[in-house]
Amino acid sequence: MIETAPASGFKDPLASRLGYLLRRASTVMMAKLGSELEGIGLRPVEATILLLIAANPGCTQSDVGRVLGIKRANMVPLIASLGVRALIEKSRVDGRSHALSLTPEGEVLRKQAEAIMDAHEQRFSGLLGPLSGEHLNAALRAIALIRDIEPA
Amino acid sequence: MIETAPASGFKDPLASRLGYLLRRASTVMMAKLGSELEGIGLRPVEATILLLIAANPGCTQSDVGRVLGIKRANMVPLIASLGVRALIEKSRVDGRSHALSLTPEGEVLRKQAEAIMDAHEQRFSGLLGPLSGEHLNAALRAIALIRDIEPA
DNA sequence: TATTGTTATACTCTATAACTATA
DNA sequence: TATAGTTATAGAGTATAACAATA
Repeated sequence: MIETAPASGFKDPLASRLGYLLRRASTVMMAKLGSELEGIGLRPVEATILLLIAANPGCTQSDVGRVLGIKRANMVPLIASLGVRALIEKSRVDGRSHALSLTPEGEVLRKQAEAIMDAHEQRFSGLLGPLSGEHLNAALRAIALIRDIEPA
Repeated sequence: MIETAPASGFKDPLASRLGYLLRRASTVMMAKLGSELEGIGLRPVEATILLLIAANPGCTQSDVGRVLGIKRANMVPLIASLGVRALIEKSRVDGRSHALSLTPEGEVLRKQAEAIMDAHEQRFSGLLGPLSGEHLNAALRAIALIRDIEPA
């Protein structure tokens, strides 16, 4: 992502900013997870969808989108692709909505994805030492759950 | 970003994952910063470039790109736009590179951007309480600085 | 040979608007 | 009137390849 190291002595006034560090750290972890999931032919978003459907069998694609922060319109090609690959099944429950569930093949891939994601988490958590774990999770959750914060 | 709250009782097996929380938290902070910087006509990436040039007068656009993780090719329209708005100046030092610096107008806007970013940081740090500050920064920096981590 | 700046281009992610069919 | 799914489309952000000028 970065072509070469910056010239030494270069000042980075962003290096101490929470928002900037969150963005950079998230990019590093996502890029690494993406390359690890390539081996089983899934992108991170597809793996998270499989995990979510497994945890909530019978949910709709709108449910999934709401939890992951993905718009209904953008869920369509994601669900279609997982369906074409026979990893998920849709069954009509309503004239307008489908109940989603994993196929046996989807369950196999979900297990593999979960193992890769567990190892991925553990590797990064290990690098953080005592700072990781519930303290860090709680701090990030506090930010991630913010819907609105009063203006400056 | 999220249309409505997810159905209560919905399980989110991602909610405890560090990588997922980093991504969501970063999105929330970036979206908020973006809306706050709109008032002075800057995007977050443009504000960070102004801060970086101010801290390193005479640097090149390739230097800026290396520090921020932006490819040379993608720096071109960013620098061009800041130049057209007379916020930065280029002076040839080399047949092939330009030394960048802020114009007086650019310095005015940089000060405004920095004030907005300071308030933004403070507001989010305040929500995190004792978890924020150097401990959290160090943890995130440890992740953000990873270039390569041994494969699983 | 390597680097700076540049153009052109493509791919992903995200966003809105509008439509249908259902409830 | 509101919701689920869909289509089309537009805008960011990011990626590569290739080139000219220069070191």
